[in-house]
Amino acid sequence: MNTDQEVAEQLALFSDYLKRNSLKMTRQREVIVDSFLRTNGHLSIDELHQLVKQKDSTVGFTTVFRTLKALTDCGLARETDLQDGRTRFEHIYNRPHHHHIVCVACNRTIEFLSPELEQLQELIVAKYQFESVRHQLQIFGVCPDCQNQRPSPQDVFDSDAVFARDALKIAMEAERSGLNFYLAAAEHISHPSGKATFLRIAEEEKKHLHDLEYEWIELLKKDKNILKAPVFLHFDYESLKKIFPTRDEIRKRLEGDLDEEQALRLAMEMELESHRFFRDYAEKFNDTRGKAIFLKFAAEEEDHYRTIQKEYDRVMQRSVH
Amino acid sequence: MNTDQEVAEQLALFSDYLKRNSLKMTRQREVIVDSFLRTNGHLSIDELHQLVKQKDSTVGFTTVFRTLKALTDCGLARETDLQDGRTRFEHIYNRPHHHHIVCVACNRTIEFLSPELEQLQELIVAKYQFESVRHQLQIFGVCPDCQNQRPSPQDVFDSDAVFARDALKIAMEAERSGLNFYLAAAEHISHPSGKATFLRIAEEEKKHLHDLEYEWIELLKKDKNILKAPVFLHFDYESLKKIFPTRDEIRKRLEGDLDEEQALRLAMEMELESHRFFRDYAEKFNDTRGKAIFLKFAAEEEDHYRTIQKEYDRVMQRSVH
DNA sequence: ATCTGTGCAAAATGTTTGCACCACA
DNA sequence: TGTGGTGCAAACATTTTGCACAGAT
Repeated sequence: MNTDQEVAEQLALFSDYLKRNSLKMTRQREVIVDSFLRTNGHLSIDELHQLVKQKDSTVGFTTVFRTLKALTDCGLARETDLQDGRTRFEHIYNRPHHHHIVCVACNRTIEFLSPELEQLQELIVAKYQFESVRHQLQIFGVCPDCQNQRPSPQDVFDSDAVFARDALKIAMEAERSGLNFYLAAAEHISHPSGKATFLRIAEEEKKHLHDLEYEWIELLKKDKNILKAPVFLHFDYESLKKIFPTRDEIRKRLEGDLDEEQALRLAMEMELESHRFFRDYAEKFNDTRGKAIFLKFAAEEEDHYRTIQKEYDRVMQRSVH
Repeated sequence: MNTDQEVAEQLALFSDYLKRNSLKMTRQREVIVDSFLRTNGHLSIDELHQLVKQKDSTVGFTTVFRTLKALTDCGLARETDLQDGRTRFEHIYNRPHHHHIVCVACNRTIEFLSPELEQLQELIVAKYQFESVRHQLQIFGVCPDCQNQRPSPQDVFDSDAVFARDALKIAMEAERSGLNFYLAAAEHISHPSGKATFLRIAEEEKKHLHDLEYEWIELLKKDKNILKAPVFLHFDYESLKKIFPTRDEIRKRLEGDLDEEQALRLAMEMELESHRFFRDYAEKFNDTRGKAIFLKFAAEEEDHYRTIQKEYDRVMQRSVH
């Protein structure tokens, strides 16, 4: 659900759009846009009209139709095809691109995003030298509830909030992997100054993890049900293992009791790779809370990189003298 | 394009369907079905009606509509949504499942299949425990010709024939990799009996390759334009490298001048993996010429396996005595 | 002879437009 | 005060159905 603030923001954008095209803000448009922005899901013209009529019974179908076209035109809505014979509209402002899984029995709809799938799809289009404009994937099936003949209430979730939830989860997992690395590395290094450096960075990682956990709590406070929402962002957690060495790998790589210099170099490499990964990952998303989380995380990793680099330079200086 | 034989086959299926449901074959249905089966592409009701009227001007729109429903019902056609405001129908009998890339400028449509993408999609559905019924991916973009402002004639290809073309290409490539292996392996083995065995299998691979090349020529004879059709089946040629060792790998693995026993074991392993790969690969496809090609290829690999196994057993017997 | 098929016309559905009056800037 | 907005009704586009007559088995 959009917060009041988000509604206001989008309403302002709509006003701008009207002004730019010398159109007018009217009582009807206001109530229509407000109703649209405050309702999640995939509304048809008629459904939105019904909603609007509850607030102002004089508003006509045509006006709702024309307002939805305007909203689509100014980038606040998107037409979507769920194969039920009518055009449906969904929010797109600061909401992640996604696809749909639709239950053919109860019409429950699940939204999801899979960067892997997007990438594969982009590769295919590139092979044909098409300039991709848009694409949509719809999967029709029977949901678990309908398979078991026990229909359950169909919650509708805000995909941006769910995206943020999934992004936080991923960032926390990455943070934990990093923390794990520094603690293990500190243990395996006998050189006292090196050990201290790694423990200090581990402390920082811990702080970042706490920050993320705070955000997590805040997210849950805003919407207690968000944990019930199905996964939105399909992330390959295995890819974290490629960036952050596992405990076993750390043990192996530090077996020879690396000196401080080597350990720092390893850490730098890791932070840089992690920074790049999450920055590139974020690149692909619309402006969403999820994207912001990844970018912030990437920035922190870059920060770590600099910290370690400074330490590395210091160590190198020392060894020269 | 369907051949006369394929049209007859599908017409027979339609007749069966009619009988099963105590419906009648009529002059109109015959001409409608015939027109549909002999036209490629994505026809709307109206387009097919126009086509039919050329042969029999008395046939009405409603009959075309109802006949298309019947064709869909008996599995010879599929409704498809290309977002142009009308339902379009395409052939599905013995045609591979596929998705569409549509040019928003000239409406040119490219059909493609990517097993990787299908697999990814299946994984996602499985996570939500949905029972998948069907899915469709549409990519809208601007085709290369429209990007360059020079619209060119839009050939419509038979996706089954193009699938067969791509399948043959893949099978030939795999065959070449196998041949390559046996020749290289024979070179690296000094034991005369082992060398002979490998050369003999290489000869067999060559023969299979010739068979495939013959099929290739036949395919081209049937439709000389087929090479102009865009890629339909997106195959990851890299995966062949995982099955068949590259020249470098062969060199490395045979560096120590393997004895006959070890080389035979390596070959058996390879043939078995290749057999499994292509059998599983074929599993995923509808009954199409492409599927048949992969299955035949897989069967040949299994044959090789047995041949080599026999040789292996012989060698082992010999060494026991 | 019977029962389904056909074509027409009409209905249904969902979207879009023309137009006379209304009201925002 | 005038330009754009609104609601109604009507037009449109496409799909679907009712029905009386035609035709297949």
